[in-house]
Amino acid sequence: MNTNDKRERILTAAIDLFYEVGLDNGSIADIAEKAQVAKGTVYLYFSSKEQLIEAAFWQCHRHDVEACQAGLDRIESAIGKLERRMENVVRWALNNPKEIRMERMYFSSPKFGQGSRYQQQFLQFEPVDTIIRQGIARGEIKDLPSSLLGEMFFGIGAAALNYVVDVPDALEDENFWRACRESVAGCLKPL
Amino acid sequence: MNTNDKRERILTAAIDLFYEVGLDNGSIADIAEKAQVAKGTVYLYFSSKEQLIEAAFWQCHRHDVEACQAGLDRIESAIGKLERRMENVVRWALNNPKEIRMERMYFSSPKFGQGSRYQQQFLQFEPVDTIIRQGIARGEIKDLPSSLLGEMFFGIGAAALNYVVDVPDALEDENFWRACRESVAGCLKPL
DNA sequence: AGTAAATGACTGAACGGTCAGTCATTTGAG
DNA sequence: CTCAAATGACTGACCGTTCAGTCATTTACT
Repeated sequence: MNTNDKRERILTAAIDLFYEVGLDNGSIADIAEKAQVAKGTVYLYFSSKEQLIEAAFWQCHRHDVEACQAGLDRIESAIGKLERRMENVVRWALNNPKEIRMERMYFSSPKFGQGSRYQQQFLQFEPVDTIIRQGIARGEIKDLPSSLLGEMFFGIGAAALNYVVDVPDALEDENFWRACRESVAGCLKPL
Repeated sequence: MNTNDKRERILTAAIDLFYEVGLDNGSIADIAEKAQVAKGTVYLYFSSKEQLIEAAFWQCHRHDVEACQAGLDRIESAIGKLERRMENVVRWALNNPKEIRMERMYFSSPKFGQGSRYQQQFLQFEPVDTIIRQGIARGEIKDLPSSLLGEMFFGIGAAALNYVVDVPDALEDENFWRACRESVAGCLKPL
């Protein structure tokens, strides 16, 4: 059992617990117990509860964004890339509800800066922004601020995700995927 | 100062405080102070902190949905109604950031049942569902589950809202509104 | 190889502080 | 005066954080 193993276990336990009771109700004692570690050990790896929450968020966000990138570079068109990215996020989220909830809770809480979403260092924005800008340059995507189109794209993704949580069978339903693709295209393609 | 006045002030103070510190970090003592009321008084109107949080959420949600309905009945087409509803929510949200945050925090927290979003008694779903079903019946909207299309519609709304928080000037920008309308149409209209 | 010394990861009891909820008392309207 | 509404001091539970002590492992010396 090396050092990284414990850090990992604490993070996992935290994400588990936060999923069940929310960001602020999970106590360090409970997290330590879940991680099979002493309370004090938590403070060897994280300087405060606040920092542990942050670390848990960033771990989830990193995993999420990583999973979303799968296979994108093998696709040529911008719209195609975005359609694929959407499929990635939906499939990943359904298998990782705890991490998604962690992201959403942190996102909507005042812990996260009031400032500009798009300009904040979220990992998700940059890659999508690049794809959209390329699409605009090639005339594949309408010429509007890429931050606006990016938000629309993420909005549709979140919506699709909300839907499959209720209707998991949608993953096998070609109509669902068609609706996703048509929505992305409908928002982004020039008229 | 009648009874309802105090209840109202407590709710408002709670929403204020939760905006600043999150759902679980606002203490009853702070809420009471903000409302210029004694701590004990809070418990005359709400049986527990949990119940106060719930009441605050529902108040915000009711206000939100009410504001979104403005002017809808004077519009004929389903798409037109939805475009107008989107404009309503964006304008309202920008003027009521505290209530929007309250909704989002409650929404993403485990306090809210894990169950089906769409089937839960959110007030927002039913009216939009009705509009979408009518649109489908008239051939104005593509024939897919209205719950899926409803999610897409709400997703675009949330996205537009996220954007205007960063770029409030967008409210005066015809391009922004055009993008909103085109996105709604792009998601919902039959090909 | 054998062993004593040094290390530092880990533990969990203890502390100071906070907070939800209670209830005996006060206030004030009729 | 009467009594319902309002108050705020109080309580007991809980929680984040600290830190003195433990012990398995590594180092270094003979």
